[in-house]
Amino acid sequence: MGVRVATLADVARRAGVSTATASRIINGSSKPVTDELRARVLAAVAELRYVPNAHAQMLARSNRNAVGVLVHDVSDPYFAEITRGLQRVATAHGRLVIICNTFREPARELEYIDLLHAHQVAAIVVAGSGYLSSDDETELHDRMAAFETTGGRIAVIGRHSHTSDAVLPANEEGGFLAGEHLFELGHTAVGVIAGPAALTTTADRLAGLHRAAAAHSRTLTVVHADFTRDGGEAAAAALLAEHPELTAVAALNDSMAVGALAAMRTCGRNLSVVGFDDMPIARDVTPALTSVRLPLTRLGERAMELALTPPPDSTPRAEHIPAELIRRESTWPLPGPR
Amino acid sequence: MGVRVATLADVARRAGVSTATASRIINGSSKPVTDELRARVLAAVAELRYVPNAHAQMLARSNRNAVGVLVHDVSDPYFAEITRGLQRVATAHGRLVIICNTFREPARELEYIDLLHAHQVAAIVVAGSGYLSSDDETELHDRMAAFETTGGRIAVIGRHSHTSDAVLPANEEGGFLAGEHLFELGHTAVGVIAGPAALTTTADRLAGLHRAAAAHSRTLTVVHADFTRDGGEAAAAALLAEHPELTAVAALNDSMAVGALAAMRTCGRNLSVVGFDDMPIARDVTPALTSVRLPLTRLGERAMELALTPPPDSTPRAEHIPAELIRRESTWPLPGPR
DNA sequence: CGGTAACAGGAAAGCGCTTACCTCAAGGTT
DNA sequence: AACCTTGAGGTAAGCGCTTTCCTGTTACCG
Repeated sequence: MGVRVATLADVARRAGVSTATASRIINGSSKPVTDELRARVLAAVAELRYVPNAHAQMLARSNRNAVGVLVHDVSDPYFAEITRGLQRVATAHGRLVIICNTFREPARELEYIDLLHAHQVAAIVVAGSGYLSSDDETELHDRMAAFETTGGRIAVIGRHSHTSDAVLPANEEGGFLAGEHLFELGHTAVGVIAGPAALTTTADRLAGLHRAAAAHSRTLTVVHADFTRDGGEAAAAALLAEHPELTAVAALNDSMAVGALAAMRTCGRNLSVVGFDDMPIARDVTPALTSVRLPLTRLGERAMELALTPPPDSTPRAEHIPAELIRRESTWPLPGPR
Repeated sequence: MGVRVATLADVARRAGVSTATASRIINGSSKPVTDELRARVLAAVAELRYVPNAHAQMLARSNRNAVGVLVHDVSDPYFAEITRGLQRVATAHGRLVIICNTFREPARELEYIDLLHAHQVAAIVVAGSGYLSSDDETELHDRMAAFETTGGRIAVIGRHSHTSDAVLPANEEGGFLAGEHLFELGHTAVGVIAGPAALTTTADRLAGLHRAAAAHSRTLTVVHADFTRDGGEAAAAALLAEHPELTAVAALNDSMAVGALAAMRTCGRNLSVVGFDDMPIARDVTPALTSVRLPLTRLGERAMELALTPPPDSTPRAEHIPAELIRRESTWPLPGPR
């Protein structure tokens, strides 16, 4: 374990130059240097397999090169899409991306903000909806404010903020679109498989659905699940069992919609289903899922762009990303399926 | 931009103590300190919103706390699963995970190895199959060796290595399983939708398939795609058009299998399909996909465990993860579908 | 031919933190 | 009473790198 790592000083010694010269050559500084020395230094670097210590560089230069990303769970396809967008533009800007999984635990979120802060990242992108509990939110805002005080930039996806730039998917409008679609098809008894009640995404999408229902003088039968496929299946099974009158259900994300499809197959019922997010899987299930599309990759890209671009003035920017209904085969007019 | 960040010295000054004391209190060192001072320092920390500079800490302590992960693409469900496993155990060990997307470009892989090396990560996990071009591989081994020389640990997933610990999914056996399954069902004309020819995963799975074919004195019609759903669909369409005699196809991953299903639907044909990896989507498509399961999350977990555990001796460990055939509805005996 | 501008390279001062070592007092020992 | 612990805190030496300022050469000028 007591391995000596080659340092700049080693390289310099070996090449018979000062560390200053070695550093300049290695970093391709503008200072002119003879080819002779350059060659010697480069040779020493190769021989010693020298790799500069990034921490020491950060410290000496005190510039920030990485960006941090907070997501609920990268392996969740929803966040995977967003992350893809984030990565794309971060890499294009030559930034290293540090991804932190919060697993929907506010405490972990706070912890990671500090950790990224400590690592002097240039910016933090917070993806995933906020929490309705204002305790957690204010604590979070506090931490984010502290980070911004040090010159760090923050962009949030899907939660409002009056201090940081935000990219806001049209969750409410999307919910409305989904509801409107079902009611226009003539459905009157509509069930909803919602996400965790504490998340703003759930609240927003639900609000849109309720607005559509109100416009048609209907009410909704809402049941809460956890945004996972299996959770959706269980919730759908319960919903179908207790409410035989339902003819359509809206799931607040595609994973749960897929679960609902499975539940329907199991109990031999056939309701219209509308999903949310239009994830890749939507077109590959049977029936192909009608879904409210949110351009997730774009969401990620825009957020990272905002995070990496200093704001024109000090007022935070907010960018709305519209939702769009993608009609497929899982929804049909009321009188008789198919 | 010229923001002054609070430093330890600021905290110390404000609390009227030396930086040594402040440091000890903040890090909960074992040195005893009066409650009086402790309170003053903690108060100063809170007031100044002090967050220690992680780079300076790394430098001073010269201990490594992060681990790096190289994957082709986190948003690919295959790697998302693996990454989930990696994250789980890394987090359990209190390690920060830095994820790097190589997008299947060997050059980027090299670059990232150096970058992680520079960041003094404790370990690097390389996920994703290797390349058959030995140029890239030797260069890569070089870089990895350099990293290991400095005391860093490396674990690779899915590629052989005689220098580092490796976790090896049973790709060849899996291919054999898939082939055996189809031939036992009586299929004689079997097509294969393979991945990029340059990847060892492709080569290994294909080898297993060929072994099964040979055992039954059959040959395979192989076409190469890119492991994506759309690539699989296109490849399948071409394959079906050119080879009307085929009655079954093996896709070297589930994404392409799903694409193949779509292609079949489009051109109204109905062959048996076997996929690979048993990703979550497999059970939700119609017909539910028969697939060779590789416990991806486990793969990730074991790799991270190896990476975080110093090897008992200096000989690299290799761990095999068995494959298992999951029979569903997409494969049936030859005489007549369904 | 003295003077100076341009060049090549080195010395050393940090960057923010940790920690080995030292100091000073107060209490305990014979 | 002289001596030694022990406790509580400070001093300062780095960790590996960048960069400002300096120094010693050489080349060019009038």
